Amino acid sequence: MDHLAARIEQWRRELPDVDTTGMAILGRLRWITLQVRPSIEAVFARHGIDTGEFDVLSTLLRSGPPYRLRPTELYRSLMISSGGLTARLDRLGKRGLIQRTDAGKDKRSLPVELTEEGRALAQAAFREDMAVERELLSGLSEEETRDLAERLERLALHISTALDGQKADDSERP
Amino acid sequence: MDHLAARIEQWRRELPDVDTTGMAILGRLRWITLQVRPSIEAVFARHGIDTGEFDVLSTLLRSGPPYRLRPTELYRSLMISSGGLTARLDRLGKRGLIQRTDAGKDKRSLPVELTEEGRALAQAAFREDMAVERELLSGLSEEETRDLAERLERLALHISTALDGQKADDSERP
DNA sequence: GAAGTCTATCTCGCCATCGAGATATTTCCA
DNA sequence: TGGAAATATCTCGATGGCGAGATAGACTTC
Repeated sequence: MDHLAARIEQWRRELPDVDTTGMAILGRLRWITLQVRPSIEAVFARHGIDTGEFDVLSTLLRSGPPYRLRPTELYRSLMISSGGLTARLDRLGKRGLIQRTDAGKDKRSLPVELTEEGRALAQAAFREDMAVERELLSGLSEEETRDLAERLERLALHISTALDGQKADDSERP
Repeated sequence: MDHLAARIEQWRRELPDVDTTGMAILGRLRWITLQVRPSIEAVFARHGIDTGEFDVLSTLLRSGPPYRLRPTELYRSLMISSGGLTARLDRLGKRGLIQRTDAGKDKRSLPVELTEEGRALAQAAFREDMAVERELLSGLSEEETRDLAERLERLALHISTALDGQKADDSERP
């Protein structure tokens, strides 16, 4: 019995009529995410950055050459506020991991680009992160892993659809 | 193809030799958790509290009568710092949702107890939260739901074990 | 039974993020 | 063309959480 099963049982005793399917699925996702976080943060800390900063670097890295994106693309992709992104960029700039390049015709925008040092750090940190996560998942068989990933993908798609529906509802509500 | 599948594909292009199983599983858990958060926060906001404050109330509520716990039990269960808990308790106390009761022989400890108003609010918010989460999961069949919950429980147990192993390793390193 | 150690909780300074507003630039039309 | 509206980004005040240190009380051992 895992942590959430115990919690669900407590709720069954306190409020027996409530359907706790949400905890059984989404609650477990939250809980596992929280549990795993410190191990992953430790990887980035060894490289002198935090998870949020790594997210910026890794988004730039996986965008491929020339490893350059506009701030708007970054904060939307990272699901943070524009103000939050500005602060992250300042920190990463001071450390020499990114640079701002005035590269476009649209002068409202000042794209962000990985420096060579930033690219190397992001690559190394990503490899270590993936190794740590792989290790946390050891114990699952190849088949279990594939199967779980597939089910989670379906769940992600369901959720996306459900949330799109909600947004549509909201915007119809004047 | 979900959001993470696209991301994994980007990584395959940029660093083809890295095993991205971690993203396929844990990355998806993180992503779904993030996506779903605003809908749930909205529930609590309607009751004038935030998610962190609800976590305190709900932990007290599901502990059952007399809905009383010591601060240490709370911050451990909530996985936050003791300082962070003190702040939450101050806020909840000012709103009259909890009260501190000097109830034990151990005078270092000042237990926290739900007020009647706090209990009612926590119950209502929990019911709404579960309804919202259930709605987000609509579209999954009964069988899919049961099956996914079961697989996630196994994953949670795996992760617990793996993390316990890590902690043991750390403490052996002098 | 008193010194030393452990435990429970709070205080306080620090930091990351949010989000509303400010600024600069571009686009859309009349 | 001359604004009006939209867009991209930054600034700045407020907030929540962290975590080291402080404090008070409880336990242990000789």
